[in-house]
Amino acid sequence: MIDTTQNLVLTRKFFIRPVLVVAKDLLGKVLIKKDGNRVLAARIIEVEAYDGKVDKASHSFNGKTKRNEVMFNEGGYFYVYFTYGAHFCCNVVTGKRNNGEAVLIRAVEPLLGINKMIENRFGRELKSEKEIYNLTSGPGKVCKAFGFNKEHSGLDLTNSSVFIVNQPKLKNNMIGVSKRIGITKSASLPWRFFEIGNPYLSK
DNA sequence: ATCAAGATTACCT
DNA sequence: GGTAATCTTGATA
Repeated sequence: MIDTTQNLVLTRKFFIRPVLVVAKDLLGKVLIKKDGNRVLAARIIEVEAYDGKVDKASHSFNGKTKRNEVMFNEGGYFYVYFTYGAHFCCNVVTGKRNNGEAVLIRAVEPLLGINKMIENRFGRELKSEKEIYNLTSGPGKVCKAFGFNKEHSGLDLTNSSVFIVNQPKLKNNMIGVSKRIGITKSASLPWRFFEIGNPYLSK
């Protein structure tokens, strides 16, 4: 069973490392959101790294703005942004202050509070068994299921109701690497990491 | 003040 | 597999 107490919460030290290292290490860890008594929890299974220094696709590449300022915090903060007029995407800031690095959470495997996630996402029951694989299989979907929005941007993941608990590292042969999805700049960088074979991956 | 682009999704064929 | 929907942000004037 997942320990949702603070005992195994990832600390600042975990996040203040290079973004590519943190991105890979986040696979298999469990993202938690506590709303009073309610707990939402899901395993992180797909991420992408964004590095403001060399990566033209990163929001932070052209320097700090009001929108992206959270990305310039030190590692361990939560960066949520709005895009395409409809969706939120959530990121974990990494590295040292002013680096402008973050890891986008692209897909998760639901563990706890699944009924609440279904309600948040669809506002109805599942239509079929396999629709569960469409619940959190994309960055916008993850935020919808968890109820993440602008309000959550800037939260400190080491000291708030949103946090990540430690789990054993995935074996290297379980980690897939590919180009990132849906970007046009710096598109060839192989900075997407995912758990091979997991049915909850984005399509 | 105006404009174009975007780290996506859902729905249609 | 293609595409419309939708609106915030940042850049330019």
